[in-house]
Amino acid sequence: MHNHNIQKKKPGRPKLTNDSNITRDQILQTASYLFMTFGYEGVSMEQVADASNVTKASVYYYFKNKATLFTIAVSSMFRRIKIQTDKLLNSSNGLKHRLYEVTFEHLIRPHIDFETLLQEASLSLTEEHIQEIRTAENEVHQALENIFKQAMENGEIVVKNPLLLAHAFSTVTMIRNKKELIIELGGPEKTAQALVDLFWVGIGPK
Amino acid sequence: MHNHNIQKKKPGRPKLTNDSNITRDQILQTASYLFMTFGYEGVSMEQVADASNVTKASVYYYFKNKATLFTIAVSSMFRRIKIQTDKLLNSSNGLKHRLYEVTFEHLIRPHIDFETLLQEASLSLTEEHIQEIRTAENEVHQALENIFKQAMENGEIVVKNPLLLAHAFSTVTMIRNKKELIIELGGPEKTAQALVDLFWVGIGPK
Amino acid sequence: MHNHNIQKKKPGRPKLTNDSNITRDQILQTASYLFMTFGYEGVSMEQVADASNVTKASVYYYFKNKATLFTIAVSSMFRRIKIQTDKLLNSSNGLKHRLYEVTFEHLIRPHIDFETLLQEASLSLTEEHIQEIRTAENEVHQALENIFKQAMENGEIVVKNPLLLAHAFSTVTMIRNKKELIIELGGPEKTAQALVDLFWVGIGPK
Amino acid sequence: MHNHNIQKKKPGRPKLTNDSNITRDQILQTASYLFMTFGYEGVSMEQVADASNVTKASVYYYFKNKATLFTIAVSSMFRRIKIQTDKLLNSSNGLKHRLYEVTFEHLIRPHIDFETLLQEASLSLTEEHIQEIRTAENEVHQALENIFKQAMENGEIVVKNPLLLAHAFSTVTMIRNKKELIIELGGPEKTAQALVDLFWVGIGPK
DNA sequence: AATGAATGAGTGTTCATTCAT
DNA sequence: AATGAATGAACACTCATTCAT
Repeated sequence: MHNHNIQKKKPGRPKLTNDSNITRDQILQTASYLFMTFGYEGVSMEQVADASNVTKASVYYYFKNKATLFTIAVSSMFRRIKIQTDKLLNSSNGLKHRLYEVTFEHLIRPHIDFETLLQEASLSLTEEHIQEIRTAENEVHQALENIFKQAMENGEIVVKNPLLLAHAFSTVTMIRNKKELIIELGGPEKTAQALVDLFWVGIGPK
Repeated sequence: MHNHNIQKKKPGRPKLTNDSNITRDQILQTASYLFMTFGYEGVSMEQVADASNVTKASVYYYFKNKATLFTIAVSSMFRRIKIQTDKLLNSSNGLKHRLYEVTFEHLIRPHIDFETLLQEASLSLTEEHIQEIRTAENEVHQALENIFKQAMENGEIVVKNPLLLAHAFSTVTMIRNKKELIIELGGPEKTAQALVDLFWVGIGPK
Repeated sequence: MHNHNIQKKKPGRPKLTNDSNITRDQILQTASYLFMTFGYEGVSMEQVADASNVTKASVYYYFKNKATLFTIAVSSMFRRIKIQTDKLLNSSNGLKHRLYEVTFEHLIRPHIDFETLLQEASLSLTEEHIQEIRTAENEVHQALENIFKQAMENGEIVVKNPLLLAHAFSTVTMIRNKKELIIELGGPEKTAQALVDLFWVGIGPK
Repeated sequence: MHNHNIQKKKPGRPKLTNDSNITRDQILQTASYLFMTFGYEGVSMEQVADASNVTKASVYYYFKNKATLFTIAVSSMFRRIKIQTDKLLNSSNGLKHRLYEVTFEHLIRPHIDFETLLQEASLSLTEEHIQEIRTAENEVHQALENIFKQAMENGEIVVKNPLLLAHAFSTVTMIRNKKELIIELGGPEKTAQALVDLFWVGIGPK
């Protein structure tokens, strides 16, 4: 630790960057939850700060502006979802059961339609912001698509267009917002079951 | 609702009041379009006024506040949709074709997820506002449910839960927001076709 | 005043535009004083509002933003100065006395170097704003130039470059800021006198 | 000022403290340039830090606050100017040529009216800060005054009030801000020439 | 019926400043 | 000596709402 040390010790307080920047992560977690719950305009920077137990100025210390915070928050959320979805791909269960699990997870987690959210936010986002989010979002869809492709190869399902299927499936799980419907159908488990069944057999006469 | 009194034409010169509904209707039409495009917080009363070619104060002359304007605008929009959907019920085409038509119409009309919109707006709405909107929305779902019930009785489709089906169906058509997907699939006609097919045969092995 | 009246009476509250919009004028007067005293960044919109006895939002009702308020305020100030300067042109006094009067007026009115002010503000102004201000400013210089030209034709003065003279003269009167110097010289009257003398005879040996 | 102790080299290894004045001097140099270019409020501590290649906190390590930084920066700038002006006093050229040189130097160096700058900053400065700056500024004026006095004694010029002359002269060189005028007059050399001429012969009839 | 004027409360953002390291 | 983290106070600007006309 003396001056003889060859590794140049950087002056000043060391950064927290690498292992864990707790405050920054806390803000991101809070922000993504709030944005997914109340929309872009529906969430103020002060709300994010309060819910993160920091001051508004601290949020700005870590994120240049609201659009940037939004972009990073939802992108990292997508990355978490992608990882979770990838795990399913390697699970040993049959596809139908795995679909049930994805559906169930979606139903119990409260958030809003992402396309709608993005459309609202896009008034304030730059083209780069949108591209960054789209990239993260696509990774999730590709993960889903992979599950479907794998199932096709296994002969588990018959499908013409796996990409459309991935989108349709992730859209349908949006039904989660309709709390009353879920209650009427007997809770999220039964609703998830019924949705997957619907997807599985279709509605046409056999 | 007020324009339906076809009978009982009042004697004498009609009041100007009737004409002025033109302004009111103009505002409503404009408002519902804007709200469905940019969300609740994304639309200001000034935008509504400007797009309606009136002043902000005029909007307040007809509607007590933003929440009320929103409630009336989306409710009357739902009523228009319900009427359109009801027409389908009486159409002589097969169900599959009628579903295609509904899907296609949704795909080309630009608007955002209604549940998401309502969730965002609900921060500013009273319980009564929400109830009024839900009532109007349910009428649309019931109209869809009726179509499915009729098809079940005709033996056209096999379905366990027509209510879930109605929701799932109206949710899936939300895919409309994903412009790029639609382009990739070859335009709205083909996308609509593929979606209905997916719904019709399901994905499970036969 | 009945509907039969051919002149279409405009609906709503009549505008105050033409004869006198008191509030707007009050804000402009206040703003130009504050800007000339404390600079662009040194004056907040709230200060302008408070000093004008209106709310901040009212200032924004009349002026789109701070840059616009600044532009209009200083431009209209220049227009007032130009009018005053033009009056001098037609005065019957000799040039030297008229210069004394201009100088004296400048010395007692407190404000800062306009070029400096503009340079500071220019970070926030658009090119159009700057052009508008320059135009108004030039009118003042031209009015001064005219005085000098007239004097040249009368043989009152000998000058090579009336434009430079106009600028130099209006710049020198900036000495007004140096309160202590003015006091040391025996007040604004004597200072004005000394300044004009300096300009008149120059410093070179005769 | 601190680098002038050429004599008395201390024995042993010199303290790092001496070297570090490089950082401090760098900040001062940067700060005075920025303040003279963008005004007091127009420059943020972060800008100063960035332009000096240090962090904001480092600026605070050397200077208690913005007002202090400003005071020291402009005072040391005045001291540099005074030294430069003193050199002129001992130059062998005639006064007219020396005035031309001063004027030319001013015209090409970009900065704003100091009185205006000080007036803007004075809202944030203590009385002591202002006094300190005034003292440094006065030294410059006295240096100019000395040049004029010397010229009077030599019979080069005829002047009633050398102090006013010093102020008037340093004020007139402010014309530098008017870039367009300078261009119109054929560049800084010709403008400087014309200005000195104007001062030299005055405008009155001979 | 319709409008110009006016405002209070809030929003995104910046900035000078402090402090532990 | 130098820095990353954090903050309170202010600022420009917006917006839903009210009111006299």
